[in-house]
Amino acid sequence: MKKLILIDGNSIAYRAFFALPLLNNDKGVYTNAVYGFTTMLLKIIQEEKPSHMLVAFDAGKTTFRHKTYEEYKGGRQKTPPELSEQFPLIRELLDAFNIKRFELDNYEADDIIGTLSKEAEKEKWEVKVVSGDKDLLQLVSDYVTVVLTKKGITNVESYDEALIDEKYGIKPNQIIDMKGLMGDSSDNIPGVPGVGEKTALKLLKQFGTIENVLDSVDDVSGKKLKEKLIENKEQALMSKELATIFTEVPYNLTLDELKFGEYDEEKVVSLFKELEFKSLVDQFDTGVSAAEKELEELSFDVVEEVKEEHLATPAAMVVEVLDENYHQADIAGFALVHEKGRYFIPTETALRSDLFVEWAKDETKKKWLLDAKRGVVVLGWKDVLLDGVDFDLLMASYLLDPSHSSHDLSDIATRKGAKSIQADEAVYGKGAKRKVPETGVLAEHLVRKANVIYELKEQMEEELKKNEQFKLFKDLEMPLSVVLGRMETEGVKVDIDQLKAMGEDLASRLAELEKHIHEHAGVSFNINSPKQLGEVLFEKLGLPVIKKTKTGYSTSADVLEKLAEDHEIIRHILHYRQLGKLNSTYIEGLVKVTHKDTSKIHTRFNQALTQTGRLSSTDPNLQNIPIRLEEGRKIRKAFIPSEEGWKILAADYSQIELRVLAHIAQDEKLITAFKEDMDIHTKTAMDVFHVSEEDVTSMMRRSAKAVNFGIVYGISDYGLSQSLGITRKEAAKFIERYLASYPNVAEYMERIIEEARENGYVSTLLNRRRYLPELTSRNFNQRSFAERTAMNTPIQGTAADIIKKAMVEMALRLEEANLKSRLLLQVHDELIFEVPPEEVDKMMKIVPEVMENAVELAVPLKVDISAGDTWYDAK
DNA sequence: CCGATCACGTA
DNA sequence: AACGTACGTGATCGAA
Repeated sequence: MKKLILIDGNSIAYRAFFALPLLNNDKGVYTNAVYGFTTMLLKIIQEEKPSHMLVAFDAGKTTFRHKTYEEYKGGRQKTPPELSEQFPLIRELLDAFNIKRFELDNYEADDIIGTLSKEAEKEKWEVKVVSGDKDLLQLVSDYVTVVLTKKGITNVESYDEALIDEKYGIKPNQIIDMKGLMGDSSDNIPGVPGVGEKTALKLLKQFGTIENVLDSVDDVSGKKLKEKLIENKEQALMSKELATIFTEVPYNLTLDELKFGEYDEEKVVSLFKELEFKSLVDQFDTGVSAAEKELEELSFDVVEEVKEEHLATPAAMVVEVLDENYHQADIAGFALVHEKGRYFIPTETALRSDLFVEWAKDETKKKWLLDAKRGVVVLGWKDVLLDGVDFDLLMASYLLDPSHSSHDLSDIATRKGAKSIQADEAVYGKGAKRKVPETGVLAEHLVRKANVIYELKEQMEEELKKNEQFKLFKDLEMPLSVVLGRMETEGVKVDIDQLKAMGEDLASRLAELEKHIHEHAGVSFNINSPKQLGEVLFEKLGLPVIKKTKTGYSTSADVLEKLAEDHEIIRHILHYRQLGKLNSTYIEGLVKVTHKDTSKIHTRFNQALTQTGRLSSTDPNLQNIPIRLEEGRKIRKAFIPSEEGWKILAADYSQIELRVLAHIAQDEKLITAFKEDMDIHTKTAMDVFHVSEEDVTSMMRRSAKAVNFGIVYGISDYGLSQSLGITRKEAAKFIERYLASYPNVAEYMERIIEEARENGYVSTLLNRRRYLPELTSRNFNQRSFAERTAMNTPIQGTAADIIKKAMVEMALRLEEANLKSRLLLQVHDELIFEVPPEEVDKMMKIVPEVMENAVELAVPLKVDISAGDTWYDAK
């Protein structure tokens, strides 16, 4: 027997929205209604196992009922935008499930449902109507059941004729009479004033219909009621009409078209992932589809000896390394997929084959990878200089949307609708349990990965082109990954003995400080534990609590500084913290990762992580080596050239972010200031405080500097007040004066937010993108954050674009000029090289030239450069 | 053996 | 009501 489920889409979405807290995914898109809708849908499918389904939605604002009664549904709250924005997602969800959805101008979802339920009834189908609206009870019949939500979303009650009789003592077709009499405030149906459910039901039991009531109004008991009925006769009849579901909606569907059955599980899972419905993803991923995935066959060969035929190009290539840190790591195996076939090549087979090695090194043989830098570095350690990398799926995915937290191949595959594959974690295990699986499993997994890369290349490039990001991808990020790979492999030489000596010095000073602190406190405790420290300071010593964290007292440096006058112990704690940080993070940390034989450190630059386009550095992080305080700065003395007599050369952009701001905002005053190479903070102070250069005090300059920082970060009065230690009001006044002095900057800030709201994203000079869905959030904090991000990202991102371009250009120049100098590190706005003595003069010219001319802006770019025997001395 | 939290280093 | 942008690492703590 056929079973049709008709769902009132709007009603269920509303119910779900109000029943659940406002969830959102990591992009800030609200998803609670979608989630509730989904659980409801899944429950229905599971329990009812329908053969046919349809979800009806209300179409426009006005319906035929408004002709009868203009005020119909008047006074209703506007749909909250947090809900409106979820309707497209619900539609997407239904499409993924291959469930028909329907809406029609001039009619409500009720009418569509009514019409189709009558239609199905004629065919003797079993019909279930799902809604939160009691009006629909009028459709109940021998064939039609109405399922109403009770509480929450999945708590429901099924109404058949018997239950309606039990609850109301009337027949389904009398529901409209009931509504006519009592009205419905949510639809703004007036009914008869003074008549509620009780009276309405009493009347209907006696008379059957409104018409009969009115005809026999004399028989109605109660004088008042009688008067009301007579007085509101027309209104009662009209109310009944409004409550009556119209069952002859013109529709162009056949019942057969509502068939429900097969749908694309991968599409569903992919959508769930996007929405971050983790529990549902698990339910689906490990359930049916995973089993089916296993069955989907993919043929491939295991190569025993590499031959020409295995090396056709272009080829998708997998160089598998299980360690997250790929330096000097073992290769688990290779996979190649190209026109001629799919191959797994065991590591030894590949590396001992001259044919393979030559092919890898051949620039003209095009290779497509996921994470090209990883491949380049890993093979580099085996003295195989991988070349001809023509496509990097990781970079493509990152550029298209940097916000995705994972650019794991299985995630990309799911997002982009490619053949799904198992996640690495599922194949290899995680954490301590991670290991190379048996060869058969490994081979198949690698081939599948290569296959997905092969499958996605064209599509990803198309998407990049559509976004006008192809040049950024191909001419900047791809070449940069090779440059970075070389930097990582080269590594930075460290004077390990010096590090250790500094460590010993620190250790003894720390022991001394610890003793003092314990004496002052009167107890021995772990100073490194904020919890214990808090107890000592705020309970035992009774110092005033300045700030709390969600777990207890805050003992952060800015809090402690405020307490410095109150107790001698504070000074010691701050000093202990400072030295402790240096010792554990920078001495012990660096010693741990310095290679025994070479005394070199090989960081990894993550090129596909930050939301702004900057690089990051891990294992170790060489982008946060101390410099501000002399004590910490000395760490840099341990960073030395890798060859005798060479120098370390450091070149940094001066005020690159403010220059970028001047360019983007096209602010004449700022542009002129930079053209004249003025001290920008002094200049800002002059403009904000309306004084001449001589009259700028150091206090004024300090304030101006903080405002300039604030502007770049996306200013807020609160943030500025914190950094300057002034009130919010004063900070707000500062900002106001700044923006008045630089009207184009003010205009930029407004424009960029406006633009971002319209486009959904902001862009940098070289078309890097960042999506900001939270800009429309109703949550003040989320929205404010998105607004600051919209202001900051084009600035920080453009600065990142510029230095990346300089790096690629610099690598080219070094090669062309046959120089031995090597680029070692990048720290956001500076480049660190090691340089043989005879090249120092040349490099002092070339580096600034390349960096300053990386792009052409409305302002000049300025680079400061210096050389020394260590990183410390290159200042 | 992990994940969360705090604190703190850089641009 | 709670907040300046972008990161990574180490220590602690409480749970698996």
